[in-house]
This record gives sequence, structure tokens and C-alpha cells, in this order.
Amino acid sequence: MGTPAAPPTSAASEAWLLMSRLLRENRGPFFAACAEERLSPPQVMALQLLEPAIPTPMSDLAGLMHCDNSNVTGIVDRLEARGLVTRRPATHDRRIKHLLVTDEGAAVRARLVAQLSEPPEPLLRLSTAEQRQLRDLLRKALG
Amino acid sequence: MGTPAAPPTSAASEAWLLMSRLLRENRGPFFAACAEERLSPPQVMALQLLEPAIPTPMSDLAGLMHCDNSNVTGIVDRLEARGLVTRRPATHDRRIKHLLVTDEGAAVRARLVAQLSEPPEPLLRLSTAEQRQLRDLLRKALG
DNA sequence: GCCATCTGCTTGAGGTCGTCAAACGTCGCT
DNA sequence: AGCGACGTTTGACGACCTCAAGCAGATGGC
Repeated sequence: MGTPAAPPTSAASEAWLLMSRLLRENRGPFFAACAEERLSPPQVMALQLLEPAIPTPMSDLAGLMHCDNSNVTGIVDRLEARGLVTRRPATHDRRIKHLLVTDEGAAVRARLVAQLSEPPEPLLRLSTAEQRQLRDLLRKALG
Repeated sequence: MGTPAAPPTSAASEAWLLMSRLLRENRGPFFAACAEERLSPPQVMALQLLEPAIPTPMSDLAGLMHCDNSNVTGIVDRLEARGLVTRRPATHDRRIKHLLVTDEGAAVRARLVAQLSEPPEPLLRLSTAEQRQLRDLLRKALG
């Protein structure tokens, strides 16, 4: 009996671990961007998840952030206190509070997205052909 | 003048954004693993970063976790209280505290790593050839 | 209409995270 | 020995996170 068919770690597993490592080792710019805008990481995450021009219920945001409803209340409180976001009761169901990104919020968000889309050094070590290949694989996976 | 040479978003930028999204949208298993072991996310992160059999100074761990030295003190306190980790002053410099993963800690860590290396559904949608391609690109980038 | 029930959000308690400033013990050097 | 630098810890304070409880608004049966 030689090597069994199942490898010790599949290519998908190893790819997943490598991606996790790549992200973990390159969170420096993320924290730097947070500090620059004087926002906490959860606040930045929330602002990033809120599409401007798309009113989003609190509970939807909670789902996206994998956390409790009551937790978003506090995070949104602080974003609202800074004038980056507003709450507006939905017209058809006034229990629901829609979150809206203000103009200032959209400006901050745009700066954040710009900074966070800056690829880290390991990706830049790939040739442009390889970068495209990587992008296409990810597009297909997430498609 | 036609389209300028610099594209609106480079392939590397888009790949980076897609990877970030893939990780953000697939943190469910991570939180599930934390809950299963009754550990907080930072505690899991720390335990995952500590290679068993490699004594690691507190400040090294702080660097890996992108956070303050005084913060890891508390996190390690809790891990130590659970018997997953121990502190031992380095022999040549007694200011330094080396962190050691206990046998029980190594067992918990092994379970965690096994769970966290499970690739998310989007990666499994790629063919095995594409998975290998993705893995090879990431290997090369992280070289 | 009226009430029970459910849902979405908020509040409060309790614990962890995260950062800063200050303190303590240890090291290296002169 | 004494001085400055370093690794860790402590304490204070705010933010995060979860749970349980509460509140207003919506829904369905009668």
C-alpha cells in the first residue's frame, strides 16, 4: 500500500491557509488606515460594509459583521455621533432602522477603500500575468 | 488620447480585494471554532501563532498580533489560567518570558488548525487543477 | 376592534480587548 | 556601583462583544 489517494493537505486547504496567512501578515495598513481616520477597526468594517445609497437595516449589518444586534447599536451610535452615518426608520415598518452613509461618511469610506485596496508586497512580487491569473481564479471562485 | 496605461484598478488590487472579501465572508467557521473551544478570537489567534516546541517571547507574539505588549499580558493570563500555555523566564535574559504551549494547548491548537484549514465553499467550486494553480501562485507570492 | 405573539432595536450587566502612561525587575555598559 | 535601555506588568479608561430583559411596532386569530 503506497501513499493513499487523499493527500495530507489538499490544494484548496493549502491555498486557504496561505490566503489566511497573507491577510494576517498584512493587516498593518488596515490598522494604519483606522488610526488615520480615528476610527476603531469595527467602525471601519461597518462603514466599509455599508454601501452608500443603499439603506441597510441594523440587523443586516449585524449579520455581515458576524455579531450581535445589540453590538451594532453601539458601533452605529459612535459612527452617528461623528456624522458619518444616520438612522432612519423604514417607512413600511417603523421597527426597522435603515442606516444611511452621509456625504462625509462616503468621503471617509472612499479614502478607506482606496487605502485598503492597495495590494501588499507579496502580491506585487508576482508578474502582471500571474496577478491577472490570480484575480481570474478568485473572480471565478466568488463569481 | 485613449485609455491611459494605468487601469482603474490593477489586477493585483482587484485580487487583493477579492481575497479580503473571501476571508470576510467566511469567518463563520472561525467564530464557530472559537465558541466550540470556549476561547475568544484573540485567544485563538494567539494559540494559533504559538508554534508548540518553539518558545516565543511575549513581545514577539505582540508583534505578530499587531497589538500592544500589555495587551498580550492579559490574553496570555487567560490562556495560562486554562492550562493551555505557560510562561518561563528565558535563561540568558530573565526579563524575557518565553511562552510554551502545553500538551493540552497543543491538542486544542491541533483541533483549531484542522477546522480552520477547511477551505470555504467558493474555493471548492474551482476544479482541482485551478485549486493547484491558486495554491502555486500564493506559494510563489509568499515564497 | 382586541389581544396574544412575534420581530427589530435598544438598554444594562459582566467580561474581554486594546491603548496609553507608569512602575518594576533585569540587562549592558562605563 | 550606577545609569540608561529593555521586557513585562499594572492600572485606568474606552470600545467591543454577548447575553438577558425591555420596548415599540407589526401580524394573525378571534
